[in-house]
Amino acid sequence: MSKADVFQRDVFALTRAIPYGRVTSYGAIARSIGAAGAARRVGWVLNTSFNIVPPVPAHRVVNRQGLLTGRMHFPEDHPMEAQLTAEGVEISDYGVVNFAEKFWDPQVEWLD
DNA sequence: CATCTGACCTAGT
DNA sequence: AACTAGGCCAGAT
Repeated sequence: MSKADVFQRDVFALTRAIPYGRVTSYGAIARSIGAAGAARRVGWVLNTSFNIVPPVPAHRVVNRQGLLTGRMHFPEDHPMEAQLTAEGVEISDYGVVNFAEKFWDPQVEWLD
C-alpha cells in the first residue's frame, strides 16, 4: 500500500466521520491524520471521491474561513450549498453562516 | 523531462 | 491587518 493510498484512506475515513449538519476544514483534516501542511492534498483526494462507495460527504469540508471553495467541482445535480442547506447549515455568500459553531475539529471531537 | 496548477494552510514580515 | 513566501505532491500541459 503506497503512501498516497494511506493518505486517501485516512481522508475518506475522517470525512465520513463528520457528523450530520457539521463542517470541518481541509487543514483540520490534514493535521489530524498527521499531515499538517498538506491541506491541498486533501482537496485533491476529495476531488476523486465522487464515484466511490460508500459515499463521502465531501460537501461538509470547507476552507478555514468557512467558504465553499470546492463548490464548482461538485456534480451539477448535487450542488454543495444545497446539500448543506438540506442538513441545516445555512449558506450566505458561499460561506457557512455561524461557522464557528458548526465547525467540527477531528482532533478534539473524534474520539476514536 | 520541466513547469505550472490547485477543493489550502502556516509563518514570517 | 495586509502581504509574501514556502510547503504539500499528484495531474495536466
